[in-house]
Amino acid sequence: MDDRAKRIRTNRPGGKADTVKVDLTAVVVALSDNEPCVLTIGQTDTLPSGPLALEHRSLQSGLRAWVEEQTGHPLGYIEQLYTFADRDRAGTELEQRVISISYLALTRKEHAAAPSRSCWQSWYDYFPWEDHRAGTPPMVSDVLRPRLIEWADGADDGATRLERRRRAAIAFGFDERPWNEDLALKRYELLYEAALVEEAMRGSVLPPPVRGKSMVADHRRILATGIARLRSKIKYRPVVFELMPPAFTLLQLQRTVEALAGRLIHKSNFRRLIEQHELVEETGDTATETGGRPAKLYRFRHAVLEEGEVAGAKLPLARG
Amino acid sequence: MDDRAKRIRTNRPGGKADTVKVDLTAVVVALSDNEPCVLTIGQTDTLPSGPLALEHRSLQSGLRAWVEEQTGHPLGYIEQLYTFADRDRAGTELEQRVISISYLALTRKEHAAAPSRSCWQSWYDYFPWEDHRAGTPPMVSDVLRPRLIEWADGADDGATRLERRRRAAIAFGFDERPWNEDLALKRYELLYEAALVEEAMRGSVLPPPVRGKSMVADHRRILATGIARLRSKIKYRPVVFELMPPAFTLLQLQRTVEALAGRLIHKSNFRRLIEQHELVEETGDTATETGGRPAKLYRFRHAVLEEGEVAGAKLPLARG
DNA sequence: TGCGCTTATATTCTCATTGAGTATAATCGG
DNA sequence: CCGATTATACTCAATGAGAATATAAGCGCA
Repeated sequence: MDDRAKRIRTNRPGGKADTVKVDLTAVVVALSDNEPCVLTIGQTDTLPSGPLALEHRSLQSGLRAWVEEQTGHPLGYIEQLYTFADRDRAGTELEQRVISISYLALTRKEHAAAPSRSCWQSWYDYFPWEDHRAGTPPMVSDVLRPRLIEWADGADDGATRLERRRRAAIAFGFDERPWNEDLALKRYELLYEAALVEEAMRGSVLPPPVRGKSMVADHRRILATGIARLRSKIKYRPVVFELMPPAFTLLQLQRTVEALAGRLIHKSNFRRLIEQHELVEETGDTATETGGRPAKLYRFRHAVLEEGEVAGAKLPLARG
Repeated sequence: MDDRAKRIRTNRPGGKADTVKVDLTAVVVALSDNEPCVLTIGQTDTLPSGPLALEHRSLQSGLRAWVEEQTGHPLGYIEQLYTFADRDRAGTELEQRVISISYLALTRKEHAAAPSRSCWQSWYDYFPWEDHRAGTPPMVSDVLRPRLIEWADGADDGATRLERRRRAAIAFGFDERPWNEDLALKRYELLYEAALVEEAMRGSVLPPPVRGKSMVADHRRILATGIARLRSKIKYRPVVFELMPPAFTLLQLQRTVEALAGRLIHKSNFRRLIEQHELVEETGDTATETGGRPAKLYRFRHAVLEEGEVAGAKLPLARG
């Protein structure tokens, strides 16, 4: 049966089995002082990445090897993000197709031995419109909204104009709509489509119309994919703990989630939820850091990882 | 900046940029008479698939081309599933690595013009333990449980034995644990690890210990990935409607979701939820099919797709 | 016609979860 | 010992989920 099927799948006209190069790209996330950071190579706004080679046993091991070689940082938790294969990806080289398999990795900065050529960058440097912890950033209504409306009104027919306005309103929470932090990727893609980010106007002499650092090739899009994935995942799986030190206070945990989500959380409800699901257990020690009453230290209960898909561990993200 | 980064990413020792072949594989799902079906090629237990070729503009278009050529079935909604690159995937051919990019597609059987070489197979033929609509299938406690316990007890040290037992109990809902339909992939991987499915014992002369048709290469694993993705996705995004005819009754809709989830739904709660979220609107007609009071016909409100990520559209799947 | 069968639709009643606000406890620096 | 600061505990209303029951509208057939 195996053989018959193989024949069927390969002996077909038009099936020139062209070869491609595979690029492995990593979005490595860690927290630094309540800022969500991504690992880049030096100051180049480039994510760690490299070609898949024969010596790599698997995609994951290839990725780990590249990240470790380029940044000196060993990886723990990783998860596949997406496989991109835009033909116009690397610009002009059309003779050889390159597909890019991206991964999300969660670690802690301390795990890095030497700073070496690596560099931690707050991801809000690349997406300043994504941080709503201190309220909606002024640029959303001052810059993005008018530019997006301008873009929408530039459409040929009225249906498209309405459609564009609606998409922008949903993605960015215009017109009394709620802000949805999970839509980070859609927002970036919308700005790209509206040619408001630098990547969409490569080759142009005009300055990028919207503030926010750009990245090499499609790396900012990959980063946006990672952010969106992480933001939605922390709501139903206890992955935040990959970013936490062995012992932490509940407030530290809350600040971490807030940093990732880019919005504030209701304190008591957050604590109630964490305790309800028995995600943590007390270490017995207390933290005496800042002024005020000392906080109990907790550690993650690794057992919960084996207790199934932690149903309904929804994090109570506060509303507007 | 683009150029500098490109140099950094490619001029590195050990970076032999080996080329690979890319295989595109589709899990095409449709409903037939309240059975969730997957599109296969003839009777070969093979998913539609083919190599990515230069003439394909993108991964998606390549996939569409292959599926249409092999089955005559045009695709509507598709979504990327996962990229596999097991070195031992295709068996023995180690000189050329093959990675497999898989997609999930949702359609309706009627869309196919001619039956041609395609064939719709109930996915429960491949995963008989996944259908809990008529209660937990006997094979779960009669076959799977003893075999998995046997496998667990075959481990060297006690810790691994406990760990295996726990994993099995979580995945299959042993020991009073609830059944979680979303874990379809974990269940298959567990059975594979325990060498209880045919794919895990290729080359052996022994018969497969667990009932359920196998598929070519790793296609059953890809199918399991698709099932798991679809089962979890119907809970927060209105993708079911891709599988529905233009007009349908609420009961038909419920039966469809039940078929996908492999478990029953509480009727009134289901209707309440659908109406609450305004996912559908009445067509004005009624269905006079079976005996009993005629049911109102509804159509999907496509507007909701543009109303953001349909927050909390959780489907009320009934408990034990 | 009307009775029973079947399916559709509406209503009600808990109980758990969620969002939000308020109160009390413990430490520190003066 | 006071007030600033942070931690932890408790309360309350609104909402949503699960489950059960009631009523409506067709059909077939005596």
